[in-house]
Amino acid sequence: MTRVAEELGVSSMTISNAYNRPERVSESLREQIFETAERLGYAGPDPVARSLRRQKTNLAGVLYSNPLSYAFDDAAQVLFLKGVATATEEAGMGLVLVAGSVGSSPNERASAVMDAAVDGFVVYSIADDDPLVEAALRRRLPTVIADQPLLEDVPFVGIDNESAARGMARHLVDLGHERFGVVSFSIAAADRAPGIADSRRQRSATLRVTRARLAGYEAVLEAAGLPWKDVPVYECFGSSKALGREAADALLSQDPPLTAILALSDQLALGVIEAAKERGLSVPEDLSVAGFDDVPEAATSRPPLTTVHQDHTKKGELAGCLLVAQLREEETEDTDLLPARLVVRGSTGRPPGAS
Amino acid sequence: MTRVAEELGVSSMTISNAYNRPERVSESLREQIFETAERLGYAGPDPVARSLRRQKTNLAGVLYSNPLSYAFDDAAQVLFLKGVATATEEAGMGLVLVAGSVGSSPNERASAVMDAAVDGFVVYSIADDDPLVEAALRRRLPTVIADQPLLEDVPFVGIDNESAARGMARHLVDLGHERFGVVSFSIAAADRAPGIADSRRQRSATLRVTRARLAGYEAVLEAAGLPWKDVPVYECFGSSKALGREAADALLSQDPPLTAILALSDQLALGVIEAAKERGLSVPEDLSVAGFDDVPEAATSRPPLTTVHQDHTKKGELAGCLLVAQLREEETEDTDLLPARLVVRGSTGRPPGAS
DNA sequence: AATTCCATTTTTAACGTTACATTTTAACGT
DNA sequence: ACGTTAAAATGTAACGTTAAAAATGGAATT
Repeated sequence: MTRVAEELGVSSMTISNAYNRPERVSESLREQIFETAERLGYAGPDPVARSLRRQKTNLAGVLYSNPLSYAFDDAAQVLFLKGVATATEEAGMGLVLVAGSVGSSPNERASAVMDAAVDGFVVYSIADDDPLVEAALRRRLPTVIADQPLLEDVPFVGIDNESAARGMARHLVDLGHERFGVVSFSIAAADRAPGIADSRRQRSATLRVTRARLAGYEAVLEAAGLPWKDVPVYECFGSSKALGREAADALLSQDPPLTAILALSDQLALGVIEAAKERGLSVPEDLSVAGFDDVPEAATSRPPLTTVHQDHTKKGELAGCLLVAQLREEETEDTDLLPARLVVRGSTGRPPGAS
Repeated sequence: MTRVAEELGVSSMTISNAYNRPERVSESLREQIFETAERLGYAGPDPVARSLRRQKTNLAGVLYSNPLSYAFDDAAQVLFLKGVATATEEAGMGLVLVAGSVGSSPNERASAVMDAAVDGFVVYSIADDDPLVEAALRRRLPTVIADQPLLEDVPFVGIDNESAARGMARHLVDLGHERFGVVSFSIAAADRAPGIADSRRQRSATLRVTRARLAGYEAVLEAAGLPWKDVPVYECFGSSKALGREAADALLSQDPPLTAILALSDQLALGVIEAAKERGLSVPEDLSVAGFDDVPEAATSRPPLTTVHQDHTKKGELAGCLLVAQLREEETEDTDLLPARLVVRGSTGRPPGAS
């Protein structure tokens, strides 16, 4: 900018005004400025310097604890991001994707957060004890948390996972099922191999969503006289069809055979169904399978998936709006629980042998 | 930072060193600094100021000409973004999503580009004459273009659309089809209602991908003695199932009826199939439908879709890598054509009445 | 002719860092 | 005590912008 100012013998403020408040600069001079800028290869005010001066970047950060590529594998996460994008775009803000997974040491992980040039964060589904969250909070920027963790005084968006899980368990209990298995995604940090999670592992859960859903299943099964300690919970580290198949392979060898598998996500459930089919089991005649999330594919898969519906896009949009509201220093609710509801489709039915 | 320095009676450089080159500051002082920082609520060096000083942001921008939410609707675009994310993450960079669609005037649209605090751009599938591209180039930042436009001296990643389209057309001609229809996405800016695009419209195409695919179809059909001017090309502004159905409704009223519909994307093709089914036509017995892109759903839809496969994730990853390479001032190829191949599945077959 | 007014332009002073060069301090051997 | 060396800390000067207030100059008003 200085070059343009000197070339024309005007002050740098005039250049700034020409770009930011055109009406304050006479038309002839303004045109001259743009022309000279073009000639000198000046592309307009530097956004970084402007951000420093104005003390705002106009950027919202979405914080993930896993590599970004994981986020694009799961339809539910993509829909969430779409919602956030809608909200921030409407507010004229850009969107930065921040992944805290680069290094493995707490410090390295946190550095992604420390280095993010943003006005605020949307924290997406991170473990209670993950240093990323602490790092984000330490920046003292407006922050909204989606799904987990649930913290005092930090705006939150999510569903009542425990209640939704109870609804699903009740549905299967009502159908008459008695031998259950669960396919879970991460219960806590991946410091062990995937496999059956004993009650000790379950009690040490740091992922609140996982904890809540398992607690919901447990409450209903126990109430129906089915001891939770007899229900195998297979823990996968991630949420994909491939992992669901792996879990199913382990669970379907149980004897006597399970009649119902509760999966903590649709992706896992779809994988279970594939594995079951390969073993010659038909769903839901031989085995009922339930999912969670209601991704678009759940409605078109064969059989279509019984699952818990939640509006991921709206959740993202709400998170984005809450962040924008905070940036505008508007007062907001601290906790927004979105509705979730059981969607019964074709993947669940009466257990084999029932009338 | 100044506050921390004053509190401890040290210089600001010492604070800076404590964070950036810990080994240069004595351990005791370093600890004192972190402790005081914590107490005073100083969260470490401000990324914006650092970016200004270092003259780099460590951020890559992905430039879209449509609202971001559109990008999340199309699996092909999500996969592309996943690829870009993988590459930038590996290089330790963050990712900014930049949408140029906020205002409608060229200046307003360009402002999103002018205001993006990034080290470089990945331009994703934008019209030849869109001011966004010009704006991005004017910033003189390293830039990679994916799909379109194809510009001199700007690194490019994409497929040979014309050749891929020829392959698809040839497949259907070889099956014996003679009455074709085309469902296209945007040919040029949406300055008119969707509908049949006459040859004048087709000649004024500003979207190079559309132009190339149509040209590929035309070449093969003409060579087979089927005059292109008799082939109805329905132009949709966007790429979704809903738009595909709309197009099908128009095309399937033709008399004599078409036996094959070439869609420029899988989404459009899937919509066409839905509409055809609703009319009681069976695919491929009564009507062959072809897509383009090979999104995951193409393999599982019923019938599975004959389409052109391209690796969107790899395309994104390559774009990201090229950008990173430019930022490191490494030499790169200017044009990377990725392979594409015809994938014949169940949605195409011999025309009705053929042996 | 003096006064007021307005549009236009300038001055000044940060915003929070860090590269580079330099100075201070501590530690050591003779 | 003295010079030598390495370690630790500092001073200076940008990076490119803009908020706020002040200055300029000419036209309109009295």
